[in-house]
Amino acid sequence: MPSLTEQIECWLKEQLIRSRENILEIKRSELAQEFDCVPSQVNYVLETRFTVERGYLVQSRRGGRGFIRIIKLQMDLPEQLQLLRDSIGASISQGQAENILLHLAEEGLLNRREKRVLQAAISRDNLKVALPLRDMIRARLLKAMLLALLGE
Amino acid sequence: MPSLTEQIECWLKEQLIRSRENILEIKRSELAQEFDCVPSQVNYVLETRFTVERGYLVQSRRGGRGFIRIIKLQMDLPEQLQLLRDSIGASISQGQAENILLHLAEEGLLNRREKRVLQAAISRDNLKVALPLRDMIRARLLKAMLLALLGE
DNA sequence: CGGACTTTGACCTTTCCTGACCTTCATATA
DNA sequence: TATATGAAGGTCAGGAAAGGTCAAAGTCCG
Repeated sequence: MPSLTEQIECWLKEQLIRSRENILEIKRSELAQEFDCVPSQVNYVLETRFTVERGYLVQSRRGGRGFIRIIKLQMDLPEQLQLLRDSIGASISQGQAENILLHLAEEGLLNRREKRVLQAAISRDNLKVALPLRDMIRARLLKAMLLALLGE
Repeated sequence: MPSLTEQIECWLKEQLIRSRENILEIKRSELAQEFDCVPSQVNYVLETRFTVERGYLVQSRRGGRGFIRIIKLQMDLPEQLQLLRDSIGASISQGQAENILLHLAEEGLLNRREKRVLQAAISRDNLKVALPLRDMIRARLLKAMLLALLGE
């Protein structure tokens, strides 16, 4: 018997596929009711199964007419992305990061404008945070930005 | 179904576009009647959706012949950049930053890819730093990225 | 047994919408 | 002219309806 988390994960992916779209909008409380669990269980599923790393974007709004939106990123370059994720890891230096950008630019996956933006975001002068932390923030940002870019 | 706020927001923007001008004048009470809501709802929409960050100016007059005037700001790049630098300051919330991105995207200064990248870089989920610092890092990154993008 | 993963629930924050009450202004009128 | 009046718009607090957070408790598996 699959765990609750897996059931919800499956159901959401099913909906995503069935709707033939890459966007799914749900109500947290309704979904929770459907699976007879607490609403925060939905957050757990989203946090562990629908991460940027796995190719999903999650947006939400609170309050009246609130919602949760799950967006499946189209990854036409899965192996490249996998490679990127691996080479970035949990922490990365500015030099390493710049090498990656260079490489991607050479491959034509990044235009000049885009490269400049990424470059700005990973620069130590702009991050201005002390060192163990800085490389970790840079890694997270770089991964998220590249996924946003390359995942359709 | 969109929220009342969204409906009113849409209607106003529609009018702005349709009139082919950058100025729209309305009567608060009439608009409220049209949408069957209290007049202060209109203020709510104006305060949250037609801010300077999003590129709008709102003027009004009370009393007899009172009115509300919505002006869509049209500025050239250097002006925009100056305004951006000022409004970002040394620290900025995710919401404010998103308003700016929305504004720039609407102006056509940011395409969808670019907007997604910037969005990723300012997201609290990706920054993952505690709060006073997070807003400061976001401000620095946003300024640097916009400069890289628009400053040429 | 111990660590990793799940599940739960109490409490928090954000967003939207309303209504009571306040301020301002053009104009009619004394 | 001075003032009264009614017709605007403005403010603010409160309530309801979402979703978010976090830590404790439970489960599973090596």
